[in-house]
Amino acid sequence: MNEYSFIKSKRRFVISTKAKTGEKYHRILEAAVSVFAKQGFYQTTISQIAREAGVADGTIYLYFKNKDDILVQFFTYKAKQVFAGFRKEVDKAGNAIDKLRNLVHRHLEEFQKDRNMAVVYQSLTHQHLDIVEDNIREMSKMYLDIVADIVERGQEEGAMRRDLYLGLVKRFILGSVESAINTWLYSKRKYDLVSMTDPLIDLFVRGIGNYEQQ
Amino acid sequence: MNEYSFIKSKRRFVISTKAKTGEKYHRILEAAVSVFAKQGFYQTTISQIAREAGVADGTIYLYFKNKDDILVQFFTYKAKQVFAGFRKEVDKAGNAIDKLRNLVHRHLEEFQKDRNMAVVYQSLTHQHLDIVEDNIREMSKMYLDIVADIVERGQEEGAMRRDLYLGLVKRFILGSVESAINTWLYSKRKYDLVSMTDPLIDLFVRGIGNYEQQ
Amino acid sequence: MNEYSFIKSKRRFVISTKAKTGEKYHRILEAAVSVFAKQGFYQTTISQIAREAGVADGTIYLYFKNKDDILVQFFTYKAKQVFAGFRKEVDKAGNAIDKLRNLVHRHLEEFQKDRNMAVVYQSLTHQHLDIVEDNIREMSKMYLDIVADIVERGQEEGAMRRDLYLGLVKRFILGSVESAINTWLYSKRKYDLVSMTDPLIDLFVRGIGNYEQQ
Amino acid sequence: MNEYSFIKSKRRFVISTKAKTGEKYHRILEAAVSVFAKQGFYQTTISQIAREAGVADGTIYLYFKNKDDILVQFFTYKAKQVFAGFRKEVDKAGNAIDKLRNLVHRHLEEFQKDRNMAVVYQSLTHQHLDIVEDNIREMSKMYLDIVADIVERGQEEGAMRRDLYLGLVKRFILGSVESAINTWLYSKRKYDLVSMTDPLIDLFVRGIGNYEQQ
DNA sequence: AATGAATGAGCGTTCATTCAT
DNA sequence: GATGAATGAACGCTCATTCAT
Repeated sequence: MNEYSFIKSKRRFVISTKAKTGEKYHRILEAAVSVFAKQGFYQTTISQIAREAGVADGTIYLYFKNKDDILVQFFTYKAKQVFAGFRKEVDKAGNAIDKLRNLVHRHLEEFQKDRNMAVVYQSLTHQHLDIVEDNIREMSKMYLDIVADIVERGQEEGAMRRDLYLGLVKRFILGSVESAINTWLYSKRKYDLVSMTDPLIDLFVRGIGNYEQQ
Repeated sequence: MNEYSFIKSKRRFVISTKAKTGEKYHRILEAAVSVFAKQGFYQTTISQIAREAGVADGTIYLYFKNKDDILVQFFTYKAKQVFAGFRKEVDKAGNAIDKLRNLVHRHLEEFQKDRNMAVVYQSLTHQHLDIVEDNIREMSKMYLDIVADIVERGQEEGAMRRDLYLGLVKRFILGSVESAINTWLYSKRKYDLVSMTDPLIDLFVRGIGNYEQQ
Repeated sequence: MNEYSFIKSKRRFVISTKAKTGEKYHRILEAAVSVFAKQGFYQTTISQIAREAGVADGTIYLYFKNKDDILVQFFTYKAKQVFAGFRKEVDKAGNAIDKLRNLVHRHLEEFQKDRNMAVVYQSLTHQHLDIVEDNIREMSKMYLDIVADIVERGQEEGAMRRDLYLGLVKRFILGSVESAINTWLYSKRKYDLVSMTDPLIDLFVRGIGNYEQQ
Repeated sequence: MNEYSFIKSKRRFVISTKAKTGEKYHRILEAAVSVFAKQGFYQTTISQIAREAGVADGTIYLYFKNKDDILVQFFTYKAKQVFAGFRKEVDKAGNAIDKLRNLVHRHLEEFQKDRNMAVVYQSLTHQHLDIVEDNIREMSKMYLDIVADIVERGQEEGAMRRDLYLGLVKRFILGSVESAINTWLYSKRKYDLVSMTDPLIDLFVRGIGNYEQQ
């Protein structure tokens, strides 16, 4: 359902799809993400978001049910869209290793492209707020499923070991990529995050053990 | 310095080492961590902590400067102590791979032993709160330095590849372990986290690539 | 500068001149002064002021930075304005004695007109609160300077003794007037305070000694 | 009645005369006055008084019913005793003018001798707290009665004008002396307050008018 | 008598949310 | 739709007072 309706004490609000595609809706959402990135969700006030968006406090409630809803919308309309692009990117490659490389590459690329989104996403996925738990779980599952598909295919191709605990491997890969993103987000010198793709893939595939020389 | 003193407008508090070793200090700290784990720092009220600890609201201020200080103490006295034990565990092993195994083993063991601590630690290390940023940075560095030492030693031993980007490897290992911990923390079925040690080490060392069979 | 701005942790307030001339600003200020007069500054709660003003507690913070600021505004915008009128009144008279009479007359008149202001002013000028010390010092100096000018002129006119310790005389006159005001404020029967003008001037000028009859 | 008893929830306290003459009672009272002088009654905490007195917080409640009672005791036992000495001093002089001089001299002397007492007395007599209103009224009356007696005697002696409004004259004299005291209390340079006696008497008796030269 | 840890009522202040304009 | 002044519930924190030791 692309419609979002609810009852409040006296009125019936219907925040329509049309509203969501409006210019102000996006301005407020971007403003919110920008302030959340700087200060965190709970330290951010509606007034700050309004000021950053250049609208009045009350205007925000024409586009969002409440403060929590801004976060929900962030995951529902912004982050989810980014994650939806991952599957397509993976499909472009012909073998498992390349698919994994494409996934990681796109992941790093998108997060580098929108730093505010990256900060908020990384921060909130570790806070386990009831508000957005479902959204995050869904997106996380989407990602892990992609990885699982890739690894299974890699095993069929003979490019990946068959004695892997798939549940662990999925998290291992996601955790490593997120760790690389976090390092980049909070490092002083702003290097190119996307260039981490190959070194990461190399670690995933070959590990740190020295087998070649034996 | 093992003493923690500060000025309040009208009073000079010295929350002594003695107070910190007192029964109530620990009772409040455990209660706080327990509630933080359930609700997060900002959604937790002093009253909730007091109720959980079985003391009056005001009593908390006999042991902690303010709400923020509870978090600071958590990192300064509780989490840091856990991390301090890691180095000792690493020293017990004779070679790099075993050292890495000991580190991961102890890490998983400690976090499994104290679930509340684990939740709060994992949550807060990703929130970048000014309050505890220094503490977290210090503990993180402590951990990453241990890993770096292990990897360098592993390279000298010939057990680990020499063509590794050390900065990335450190984060890669920490990120993977933390990812495994998070998975465990929020999975429905409570399996044994410590048993993840060997599979993780195996992934680190051998990677997911299928080289042996070629 | 007629603007009053300050920083709050998250917001920048500018309580503008416009806000100060607004109806609610004055309503709250009057309510506050009224409650301060009855109970004193420290025994007065924000809730009491809000109730007296017929607004919500939070509304007060739209017009005043904090509780202290209400007091500061009282001195800066209310009391100071009263004192500023004194100089004009003094200028209307042609000789020193009449100037003194005009000063005392206006003083008693203003304080009789606004009893709450009088109580708060008389009470706070003797408490030496850091918050308003500067304001009070300034107003007091304004008053004492007027008296000093009058006395010096009186000496030139030959109407006042030349062997006077000016520093003492200024305080002597101010102290006497304030004493008369206090007596009136707390006497059971409400007589006309302004009618005390001539008896006071008579005491200042002729003293209590019986020289004429000698 | 020199006994002071009351009921509290569970116990009957009797703070006896003996306790009042004890060393600790005075130490606490002096400490309290010292802190009140620096910070004012409402900004002073029991802890501060206890620390200044070198006793535990709870000890204060062995000698005083509550915080308010410290103020009551200050007026009942300390200030009143000072004022009681005034009458004796006045009696030593043979004529009205000298009696007035003795009164003012002793007043300035006592207040100069104990600056903390002076600050607290001057501050609290203008605050009209319910707690001590009766005490202050009584002391004030004692003082004003002395002045009234002196002036009446002066009129009989022919040394003072007969056309005086006695009620005003009393306040005029008290107000002037208190004004001189306040000036001294808050002036930067610490001159000799007692030396103000003769100039003050001169102002009272002869006024500021220039009659001699006419 | 003396202590000081513990209490909890009470206050100042913030800020998400509403609604008259 | 847009505004922003107004609201009041909720929170962190203080401190006078108690009471077990």
